[in-house]
Amino acid sequence: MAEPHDAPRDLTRNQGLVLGTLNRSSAPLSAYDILDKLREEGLRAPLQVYRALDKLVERGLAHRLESLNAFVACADAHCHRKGLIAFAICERCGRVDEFADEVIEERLSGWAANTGFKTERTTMEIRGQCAECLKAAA
Amino acid sequence: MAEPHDAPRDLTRNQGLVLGTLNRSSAPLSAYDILDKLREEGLRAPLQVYRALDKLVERGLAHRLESLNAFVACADAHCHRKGLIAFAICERCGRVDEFADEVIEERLSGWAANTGFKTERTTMEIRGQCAECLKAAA
DNA sequence: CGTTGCAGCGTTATGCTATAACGTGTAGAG
DNA sequence: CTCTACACGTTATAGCATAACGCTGCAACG
Repeated sequence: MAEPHDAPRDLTRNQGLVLGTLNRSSAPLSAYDILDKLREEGLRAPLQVYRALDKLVERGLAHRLESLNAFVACADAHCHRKGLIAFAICERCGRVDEFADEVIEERLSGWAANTGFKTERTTMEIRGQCAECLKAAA
Repeated sequence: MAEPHDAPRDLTRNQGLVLGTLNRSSAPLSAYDILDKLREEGLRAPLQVYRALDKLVERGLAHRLESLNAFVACADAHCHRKGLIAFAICERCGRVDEFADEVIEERLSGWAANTGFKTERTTMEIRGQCAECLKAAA
């Protein structure tokens, strides 16, 4: 059975294990969740996971969800997503939708230009309930 | 010396102390930072601070910055700010600017309407460097 | 070849952030 | 008065993240 999408070939063993775990999960995972799933593979310490996550996030293969202190694999198979990414997080099923919006990006960079702020990183996270969970709850 | 802005009169002692501490700070504070500043006032346990913060955030008198695990007082003196708030956080001096943008709000609610997502809470945080720090570094 | 530099690895220890679970005190509603 | 709701105080614990150490393997270079 194939992964949701192929991983780059130049990942280290730990990075590959961590990314694989994220890809197999339908919900965000904390570093400790990941560690627990990888004990069989020989991982023992949080740092092993955090180091791998740092690299994956740096390369855009995974994202950190600040409001959850958790991580997801990037939804874009080839990870060419540029610019601002917004996340919609369902608090019921844990599902995360990733989307980009150029208008929002323009507004933010406009604000930054006006105030002389130099943006380095932006996080945008919407919490709520996804359509499916709303239907199921009805 | 007056507070940056008057606090509502119906806060409990702990809530007032915590809000006062946030108001006096020019940068976000973690719950433990606040606790340390309030030991003289008799506070001893994190929970005392967290409980006060919960209420303050609930009432919009303070905000939680997810990407810092820290808190700031609301910048709006009378806290009537509605809707989405974006935060621009300077990583150099710690200063936080609060702003609202209706266009962004419309785009997000548009996305939510299209996908059937029911938004409950949105966090938007921009990290970078403020104009003053950029000037100082030049 | 040797060695130098870098990146990742593994381990232990520690620090920071947040909440569970318990009981107490007090003010307002009925 | 008594019931309810809410805040409080305390102890203990859970959950998230990094510091600091030393080692290994590999590629670049003289």
